[in-house]
Amino acid sequence: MRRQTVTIKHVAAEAGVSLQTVSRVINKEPHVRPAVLERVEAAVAKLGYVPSLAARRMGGSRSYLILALNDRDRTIEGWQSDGGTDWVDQMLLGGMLKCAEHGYRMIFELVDTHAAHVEREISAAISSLHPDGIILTPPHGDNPVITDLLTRLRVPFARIGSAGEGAGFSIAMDEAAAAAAATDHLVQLGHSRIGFVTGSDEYALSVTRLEGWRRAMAAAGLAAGDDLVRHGDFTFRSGAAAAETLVSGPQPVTAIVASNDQMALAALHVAQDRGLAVPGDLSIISFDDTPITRFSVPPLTAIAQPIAAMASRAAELLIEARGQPAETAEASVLPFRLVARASTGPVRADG
Amino acid sequence: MRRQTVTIKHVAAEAGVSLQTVSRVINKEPHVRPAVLERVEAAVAKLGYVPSLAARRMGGSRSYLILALNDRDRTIEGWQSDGGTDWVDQMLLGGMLKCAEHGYRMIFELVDTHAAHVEREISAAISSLHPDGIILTPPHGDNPVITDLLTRLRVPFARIGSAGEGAGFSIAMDEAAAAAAATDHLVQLGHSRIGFVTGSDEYALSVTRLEGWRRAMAAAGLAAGDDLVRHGDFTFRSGAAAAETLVSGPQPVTAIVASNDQMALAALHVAQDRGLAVPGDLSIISFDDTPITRFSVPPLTAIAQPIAAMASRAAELLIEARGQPAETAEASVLPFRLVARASTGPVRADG
DNA sequence: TTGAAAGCGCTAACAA
DNA sequence: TTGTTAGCGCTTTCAA
Repeated sequence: MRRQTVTIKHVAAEAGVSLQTVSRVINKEPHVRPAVLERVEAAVAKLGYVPSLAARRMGGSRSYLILALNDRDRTIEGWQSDGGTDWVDQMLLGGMLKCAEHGYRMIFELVDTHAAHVEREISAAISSLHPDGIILTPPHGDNPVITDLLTRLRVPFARIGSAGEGAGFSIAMDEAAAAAAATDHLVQLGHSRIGFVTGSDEYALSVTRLEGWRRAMAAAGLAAGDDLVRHGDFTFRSGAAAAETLVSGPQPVTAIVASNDQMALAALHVAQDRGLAVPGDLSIISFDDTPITRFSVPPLTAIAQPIAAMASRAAELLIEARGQPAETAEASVLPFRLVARASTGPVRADG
Repeated sequence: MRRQTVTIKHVAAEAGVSLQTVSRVINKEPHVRPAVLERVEAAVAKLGYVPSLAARRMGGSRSYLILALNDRDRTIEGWQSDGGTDWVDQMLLGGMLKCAEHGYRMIFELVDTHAAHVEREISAAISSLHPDGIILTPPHGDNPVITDLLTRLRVPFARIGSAGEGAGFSIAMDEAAAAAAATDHLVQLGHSRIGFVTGSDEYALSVTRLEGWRRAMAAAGLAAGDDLVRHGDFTFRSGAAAAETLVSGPQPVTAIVASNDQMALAALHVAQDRGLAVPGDLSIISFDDTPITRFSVPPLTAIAQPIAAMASRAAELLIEARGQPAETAEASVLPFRLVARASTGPVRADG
């Protein structure tokens, strides 16, 4: 025997107080006598009252909704590919659970960044949902069209994986340090000719990672010329092309730092095709640490991004912002991990 | 300080008509003169008007929200495990995109099925969101506590992977046929002692798959005694235990049908530990076809579930239902695929 | 074919 | 510390 819908009115009647008092109680506002608070809470429990999100949004200023914006093409491609990604899963793990803790919901939304109508798409989502905050995933946080729009609309937002100053909360790992750590890992293993495959230029972190590699090479007193750098775009194909040229020629590299797992996997294939042993002849280390790193042969050593932690932090900051863009956009830097697996090893004595 | 928003009022003023007329236009209702319709649409386009979901829910009966209910523990475990799942991703792929097509949103929600408060958790989500429909994922569709609750609350729901008659739309693949196909695949390869590892009893499909195996064995004129059946619960550990006993003893099996990938992977490990070649000494076939099947060594032959298609169909049916539980709960049966990889092969001559 | 009025369930601003 | 009064932006009667 279930009621049709229990509203704040029913609770007020049951507790013998006004609507406003009930509202205060469910919003944990001060200025409610303990005795009254108790009565209202009892009524809420008895009737199984849960406030309607839609009504709260209508009356007040908050919607209790956080919007997570992801790149449509890339996400769908990931879902349809055989490889499996866990970017989305980790986002949900971190973001959804944090939202749930605070009575918020996270709505996952795909937007087509490349189309001329990014602004329209995002504006529409905002008009429709009136989210209290927006989580921007790479490379959206680096897209001024988007960040400017959100600033103008005064919707608080968090940029995941975007370290720039700018508006909105910046939540990222230290990409340069991570690339340096990856490079250093190889240096420690005795490598001196360490190639680097960049990610797409669209991502600011692509440049930052390259800088990290340069820094580590310099610190180790190694040459870091352009002959060791290849431009990739995160795709398998670009990784393969990059690896091809790095391992051929008069001065082949003995190790490669790839800016993501797909490109590292491509390097692995190239090595196999050429009869190069991994890590015997070629060490490979990558960024992201998606599931494929664990199942490739050999498993890939990789830099793991704290995606869940970043999403969680983003949600937290946005919820704290209570719908108002923060004046002081703080930057959170979360720790990365270097997961050593079997694709990296000591350089050959005859290297 | 409220955020500037274009409302139906502005559109009405711009087009010189009443609110109702605008409402009719955006809801594609009849009885609007073409000329007026055009004027309103022009105003909508000019002002960039997008109706507010919250307001639509408040005024009318629909919320434009579809709730996807997933098992909390299992989902979080999948996210946290190293393996990577793609159940959630495929759900989003199918469900979200279909919802988006119709101006709906899909909200992904985790519920703790095992706790005594399932009813409270689900009732709360419904009270809060007033979804127009709910997608139940396994094993929720087989849980009478949940299906009865939703029936009582008159919220339309779709059961994914649940074939029973009952209330709500049933959307599933033919589990028995799939298990039979998997078994048959092995029979064709010359196997006669084919073991079967079941899934958790909590899932109705566990029983159905077992029946499919029995059917195929019988059809092939093979013995299908209980000595060939082991009870698993979808975990790696249970799969390992099951495989252990199937490959040992006086009459070891030459092939195993495992009810999910994790258990198949466990069987693979058991084979390796015992020095059994796969598929030379032991063929393994599994259900689900998550990413791990593609990266294990050898890659696993598996039955792929049409998860995205099922989620898409579920969303479609619920949207069509327009918030009213359908009288005739139709059942959709979607096709599965057998993906042949390297873990199954001909039985040894001396087998 | 159109429009006017009455809410939906809640919160913000103000009174008491 | 509590209650009262307006709306929020839409859809749903119902009337014209």
